[in-house]
Amino acid sequence: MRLDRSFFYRDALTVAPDLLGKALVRKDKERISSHTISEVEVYLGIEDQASHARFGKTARNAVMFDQGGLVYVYLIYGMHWMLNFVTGQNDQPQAILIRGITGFEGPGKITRALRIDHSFYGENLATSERIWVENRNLKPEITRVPRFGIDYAGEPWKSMPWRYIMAPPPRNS
DNA sequence: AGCAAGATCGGT
DNA sequence: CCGATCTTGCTG
Repeated sequence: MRLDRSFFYRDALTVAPDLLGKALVRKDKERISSHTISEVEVYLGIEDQASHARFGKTARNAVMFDQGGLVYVYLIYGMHWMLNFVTGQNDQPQAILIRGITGFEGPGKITRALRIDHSFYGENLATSERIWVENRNLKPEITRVPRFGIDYAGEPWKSMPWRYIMAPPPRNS
């Protein structure tokens, strides 16, 4: 069943591992697709020098300062839409980048495959008719590693283990 | 007003 | 390794 908004009210570092194994559901003209979330990355607060919130509240990142449960999308390199979920409380800018779902490894590939663009900015995951997250009762093994492609942030931010990866499925032997 | 850089991807 | 492609936030 669909996750309600309170799931996203919690701190991003709590929500991120909890998102792994859940299903990202997209409904597009009566066609529904569902993919397991396999990799996410946390952007936490105004101090995080890797986060868009580091410049304070701007037109682009405003939704990050809202309560959890909303979608934050933005365009990178002029061509790829990045899908994020806002978490935490009001005026506590946090976002979780969806980096991988089963079948599509990479944030740009996800939005291209699911046809997600700027029109999803601010979409409410608890009430939307076209995107939401469902519980799948999986308890995946989780690995934490540093975030990818944010060397510009410097220490300690570029070393924080805020990238959460679902461990590869157990092998039969 | 102008500019450099970017939470990326795909092809050489 | 490099180019695509354009928004953003900073500088002047």
